[in-house]
Amino acid sequence: MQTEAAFLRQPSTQLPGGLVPRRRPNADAIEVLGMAMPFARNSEIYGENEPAEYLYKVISGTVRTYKVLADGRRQIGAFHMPGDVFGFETGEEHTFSAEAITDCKIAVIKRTALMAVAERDNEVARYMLALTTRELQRAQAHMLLLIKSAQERVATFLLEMAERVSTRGTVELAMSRQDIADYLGLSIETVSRTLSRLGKTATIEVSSSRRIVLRDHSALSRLNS
Amino acid sequence: MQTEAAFLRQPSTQLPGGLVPRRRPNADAIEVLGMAMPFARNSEIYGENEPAEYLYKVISGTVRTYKVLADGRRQIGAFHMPGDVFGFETGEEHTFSAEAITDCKIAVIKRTALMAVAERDNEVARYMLALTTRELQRAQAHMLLLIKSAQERVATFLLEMAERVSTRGTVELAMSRQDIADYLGLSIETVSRTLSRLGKTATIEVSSSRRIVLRDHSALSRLNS
DNA sequence: CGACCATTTGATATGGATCAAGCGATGTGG
DNA sequence: CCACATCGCTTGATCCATATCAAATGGTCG
Repeated sequence: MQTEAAFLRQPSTQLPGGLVPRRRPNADAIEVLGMAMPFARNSEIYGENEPAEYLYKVISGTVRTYKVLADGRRQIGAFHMPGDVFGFETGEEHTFSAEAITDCKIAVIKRTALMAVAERDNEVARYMLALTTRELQRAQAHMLLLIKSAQERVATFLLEMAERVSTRGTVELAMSRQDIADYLGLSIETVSRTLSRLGKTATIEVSSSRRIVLRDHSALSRLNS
Repeated sequence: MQTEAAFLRQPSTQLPGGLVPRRRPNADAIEVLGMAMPFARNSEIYGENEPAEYLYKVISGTVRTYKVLADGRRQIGAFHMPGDVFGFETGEEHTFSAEAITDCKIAVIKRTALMAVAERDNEVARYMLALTTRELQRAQAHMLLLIKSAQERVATFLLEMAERVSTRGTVELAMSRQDIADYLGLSIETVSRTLSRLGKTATIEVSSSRRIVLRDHSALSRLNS
């Protein structure tokens, strides 16, 4: 049971409200349960409506979780990057599907095993709560995104990515324009045009389609609603 | 400490994944901590950025949680009705504001007190997790809502309300058209026109502006994306 | 009754979708 | 190693759903 707990070691970012569990003395020495499984680019990690047997932690690569509506529209709910835990967005069954955007290494743990630990180990239970709370906040922020204008959505997206993957203001995008469009609830053309326009106003520089330099961070922040 | 736990008695709906705590033998006999406080129509329950000191459970009435963007647009994140627990959508500070739509009675509990209980009582911790998970699912469903067409959004809204407050297909709406518009990310005029159109096609009947009869449930379901 | 507020309905404007074509990078087979 | 096919992206032209502006209607409460 200590092994499962180790899956949760080293949260990728600081959590609010003192919800980060105190590190137990020997936690760092414990092995992660479940190997880091490799997933190839574009392969499915899990599908909507599959039983939510496992939880996942990104070791390397980028993952998209998404849902396809009846008429084929796809909404991407989140991009997950190294350190992020995902797959616990639900009760019994996954309500979203997950795919590897790039080649990935993903640590996998049995949900039931973890819940069993949580039943005994309060620290684990509280950590699960913290993760879920953070995911809830992310979803709520995403909700707000979807009522903004195209420019605002793109600006918000760029700032979000900058926080997560930027090196001195340069953002390397793992995902295609189509992925971005489906994340932002826009068409691919609108995403492209908006990036071009931001380029023309020197707010950003589109070095290549996947490499974007944020030139005027504060202008983006102002656009961020 | 048993008193705080009682705040969580009787979840309003069934939870997935066996996450509902087993009822402890004497739980039903325990008093709810924190009086059922009255809130007048349109009064604030808490404000965005206030410290999230309390959790809330609706005893009677309807509550909206919302966020106002810089330019004044308002997005309503959720409507809360009797039995719903809200206010735990966040870490340290509320990210949304909450207001009473109608006169309300709301049970209030200190968050820190509850977290303290959760630290000892695993059942409570797991129940908190279940509540948060459900809220996450609600937020994700709301995300999907916001990429749909106006007709689909209104249909989804009506079906959602029907599940929560309908008496034999008749829905009594506690909220104004403006509230509905801000919940659905539409203008008030579009909401009104869409309801009128659904009325003309005999899918619903708008008895009065706040009373709507669902005539063709399956047509609505088909519109529900 | 009259004032006020919520709602509906109508006319027009517009942001982003859609349809369509061109372009550049990457990879493949001859 | 080059010609060509493919794929992802950009750019242009047009269309349409919904927003916005405006006015009429209806319902509620003093």
